[in-house]
Formats: sequence, structure tokens, C-alpha cells
Amino acid sequence: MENKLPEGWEWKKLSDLADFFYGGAFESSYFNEDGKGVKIIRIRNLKQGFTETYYAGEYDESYLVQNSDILIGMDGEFNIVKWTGKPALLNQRVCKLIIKSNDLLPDFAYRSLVKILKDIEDRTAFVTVKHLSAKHLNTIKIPVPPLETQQKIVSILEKAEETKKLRAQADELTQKLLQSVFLEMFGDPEKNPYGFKIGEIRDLVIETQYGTSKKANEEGRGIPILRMNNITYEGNWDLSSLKYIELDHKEMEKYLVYKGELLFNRTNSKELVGKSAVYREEEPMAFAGYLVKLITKSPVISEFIAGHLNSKYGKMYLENMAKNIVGMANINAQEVQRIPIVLPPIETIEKYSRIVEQIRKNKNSQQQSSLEINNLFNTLMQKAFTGELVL
DNA sequence: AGCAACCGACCGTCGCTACC
DNA sequence: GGTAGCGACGGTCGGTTGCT
Repeated sequence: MENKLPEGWEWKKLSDLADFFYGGAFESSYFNEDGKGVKIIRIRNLKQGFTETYYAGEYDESYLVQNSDILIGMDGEFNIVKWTGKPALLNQRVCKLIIKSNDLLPDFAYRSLVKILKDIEDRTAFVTVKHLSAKHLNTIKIPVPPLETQQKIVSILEKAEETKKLRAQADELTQKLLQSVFLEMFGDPEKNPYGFKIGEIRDLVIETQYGTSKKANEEGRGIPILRMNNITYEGNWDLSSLKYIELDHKEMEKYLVYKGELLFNRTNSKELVGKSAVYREEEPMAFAGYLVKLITKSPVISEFIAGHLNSKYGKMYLENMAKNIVGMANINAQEVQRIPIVLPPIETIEKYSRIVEQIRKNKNSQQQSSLEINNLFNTLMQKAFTGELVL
């Protein structure tokens, strides 16, 4: 862990350069979400996507967090964030870090701690959730270069992060491009500006099949089986967590999906029901019972239906179909086929399919470059704090 | 085939206890 | 008396099963 550092760098104990303040156990009966009192920072608030909580009771000023203070979550994930916003109260299990030494830039400390905490988290034993102790925080040592070097490293990492963000934005744009190509070629289905014939999905489908309800295994016995979490909301495939299933000859005939066929998620939460994607792998896979397979006249038609179902209009239609159901929403094989769809000439559909394929090819190479950027970023992080970065 | 209850993994938070 | 440590409660969510 404590490797050799270059000239001018030094391992220093964080507790010598900074003070830790731990949050108090504020009475939860004073918690509210109506904005009464002062904002309180609980562990969940170090992550995005949680509603803000306020505390309406008495408190000591020393528990207040100021803008740009560094906060560390001590339960569950050991998150670290720079607080932005008005002063707020520090709840129990959250720690505030105040750099007191002039030899350490807060931003440098913040960035080096991201990795250090991740390493500690990886090594922490746990029963239900991981706990970070104050004792442990006090033993943390960080490599400290001269101030000038710290500044350089911080600005390099900020730039690298910016690049990562740009890449992510480009990926998002590609997704939008797919949607606008559909809209451009076939028009808003509600208005049907090109005056295409309007039909139903059933007009394009030869046959539908439900998948198998047999239990899957994770050990890799048998062939891979597609489940609902393998289809993303956007209609792409995420094959990162596959399960497997053993099928006999007869079941193989019923429960395999082949290249160019369309899969539709029939049971899920209201927002996610109806996720659909065209199967694009050469080797067939099995599919689970909550997916419905639509066999169409040709792969280009599958692509067109998927484009329709994944368009803004398609999503809206699906959500309305499932609107009266509480909890798990359901759309069966008959109902999918009754969804209205424009029926453009086959030449237009073929052209659409060719464009989609081209965009997907680009997307794949983009994903490759995203991966490379992420790897580069990790290497950069690694090198930045061991002094291997040439500045 | 349709549906909802059930299951279990996940994990943030509570609050008891030991210790200074 | 206050704080740090930590076991476990219980909510949530994705997925599965079993009843009709």
C-alpha cells in the first residue's frame, strides 16, 4: 500500500492535516419533508435521487456543514462528496472533513480520498452493511506532493472528468438520433403526416410465443436465457448478467429466440412494461416466460416494430394501456398485437433498418471508446496519486 | 394465460451497548 | 454523559412461483 514516492512527495497522516467532525444522532421525530427547520444531511443525501429532509428541532451550531465542505458516508457505500448549497446539519454516520493544513489542497484531498475510501470499502468485512469507523479514518495516510503539483493533478483530473462527461453526452445523443430517424421517416404516429395506411402490430406479425417458466441457474449449466433485465428501457441489450437453463429437445423448439426476432417484456412495473428489442446475436438463446416473442415476416420489420414501441409515442401508448393496474403491469400477447402502427411501404422500412444498423455500428465503436476513456481515467487516477504522472 | 403473493438480495438507518 | 461501534430491523425492488 505505502509504495515509494518521488522526490518532494510524502506520505502524511490525514488526521494531522485535517479535522474530522462526526454527525449527531438527531431525533428523527423532528425530521420532515415539508421544509420545516434546517436541511439535514443523512447518508442517503450523499447519493443522488433521495428527497431532501429537514430537521425542525434544536441543534448545536457545530453540526453545521458549509458550502464545499468534504463529507464522507460511513455506512453502506463509503461515499465522498463536496457539499454544495446552504449550510445544513450533519446527521449521525456522516463525517465532515475540514482541511486545516496549508500544505494540502481540499480538492486534492477530496480526489485522492475517492480511491482510498473505495479501497477501504473493498477490504471491509460486513454482516449486513459495511461500517466505516472513526478509528479507521484516523489511520488513513495520503501521498502529498508540493502544492504546485497538487494543483496540476487536480486540474488534469478535472479535465479528464470533463472528457468522460462529453463522451457520455455523445452516447446519449446517439440514442436520440435513433429516435429522431424514426420520427423523420415515419412521422409522428399520432398525426401520420405522410398519410400511411394505419394498421395494428398483428398485421406485421406471423406468430407469438411465450418463454419458458423453468427455473434458471447461475452456474452456466445449459444455454443462456434472456430475462427482462437484459432488455434496457431504450430497447438495447444488456447481456452482462446472464443466467442459464437446461432444455430438452422439445423445449428447444419452443423457447429459443433467433436473430431478427423481436422480444417484448409483458410483465413489469408500469413504466417498464413493453420494453422491446430485436435479437441480434448469431447463436440462439432461451427466453423467460415474462418475455413474449414476436415472429415477423422479416428482421427489418422486427426492427421497425421495435422502433415504434421504443419511440416516445410507443412508450406513452404502452403506459396508458397498463394504467389501471396496481403493482405489476401486464400486457399479453394479444394486446401487444392490437397496438396501432403505421404501415409504410416495405422499401421505407428497409431503408430505416439500414440506417439503424449503421447507427448501431457507430454506437458500438463509441461504446468501445467509452470503455477506453474509463480505463484511461482509472489509470490516470492510479498514477496521479503515486507520483507516476509526468507533469 | 393472468395475476398477485411471495421470496430473497440489498442496504440505509435505528438504537442499544460499551467505553472513555 | 457523550460518543463510537455495530447488530439487526425493515423498506424496497427485481424476480419467481403458484393459484385460479
